[in-house]
Amino acid sequence: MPELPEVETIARGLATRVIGDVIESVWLGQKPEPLKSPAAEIARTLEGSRIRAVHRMGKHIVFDLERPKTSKRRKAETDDNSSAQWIVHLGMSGRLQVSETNAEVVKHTHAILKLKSGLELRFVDPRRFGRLSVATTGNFDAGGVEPLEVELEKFTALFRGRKGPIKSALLNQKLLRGVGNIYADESLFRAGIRPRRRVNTISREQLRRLYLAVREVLTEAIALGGSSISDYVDADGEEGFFQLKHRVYGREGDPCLVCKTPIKRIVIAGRSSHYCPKCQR
DNA sequence: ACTATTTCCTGGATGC
DNA sequence: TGCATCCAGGAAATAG
Repeated sequence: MPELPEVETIARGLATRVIGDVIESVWLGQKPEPLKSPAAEIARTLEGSRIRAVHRMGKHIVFDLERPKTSKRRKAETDDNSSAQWIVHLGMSGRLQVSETNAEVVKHTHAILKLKSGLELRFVDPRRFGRLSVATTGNFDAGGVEPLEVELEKFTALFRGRKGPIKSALLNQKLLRGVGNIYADESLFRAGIRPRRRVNTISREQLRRLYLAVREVLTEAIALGGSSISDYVDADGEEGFFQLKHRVYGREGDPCLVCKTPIKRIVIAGRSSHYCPKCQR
């Protein structure tokens, strides 16, 4: 469930702790590993690299790496070869923890990076929906556009020619990246649009409201450190507080905060979707 | 070219 | 108390 605001919070927290540090060695867990790249390639790319930056792209955490200079002679234009990226997708239950070496290695730890500072960066993921990969080219592209960067015109264009429910389109990472189930529901509530509404029946004005709602919800959620439901905590082990601001998500049967009508829950594309039948049309 | 459905996975909650 | 069943969800794969 980490979505854009939670991933942003985690990436910021990690940045303050590991930027400038050097990855000395990498341990990757046993057989069914949550890896997208081959284990050997991940280890080879990470080991010896310096962490230059940590940022978020959609729901991915991206570590920009500077690979060690080889002692061998290199061609003139090898600048590109010195950069690479480590990409972490937390899935549902993934966590990245900065730990002391002597800290207990908890169950479901799938990767441990030993850093030069003496700290360890550990990837823990009970449900194993998370994924680790490397981009040796250093130009990873998550696809889709950033909701907080895209302009209204481009946002509107994303939905052109689509017929499915607006909720499904919002969750489609190839269109908009970073919005997940919670923020899709919260955005649709603020925009006054039912999750099942077909994209091609939504007016230009309503799309503009949706655009503003998505940005508003994500911005507020980032400011509050994300939503802590189930066991989400950020890189410092701190909980977020946006769950206290949820107006529909997880509020099935509770009165709408605007009109007191009980919030409904339906299933769209296998996802529970919450909305107010009176405020949203 | 889209859209809908299924699959992966485990811990916590619920039911009998 | 104990055991079975259900549910949560992102994204990839599969099917239509």
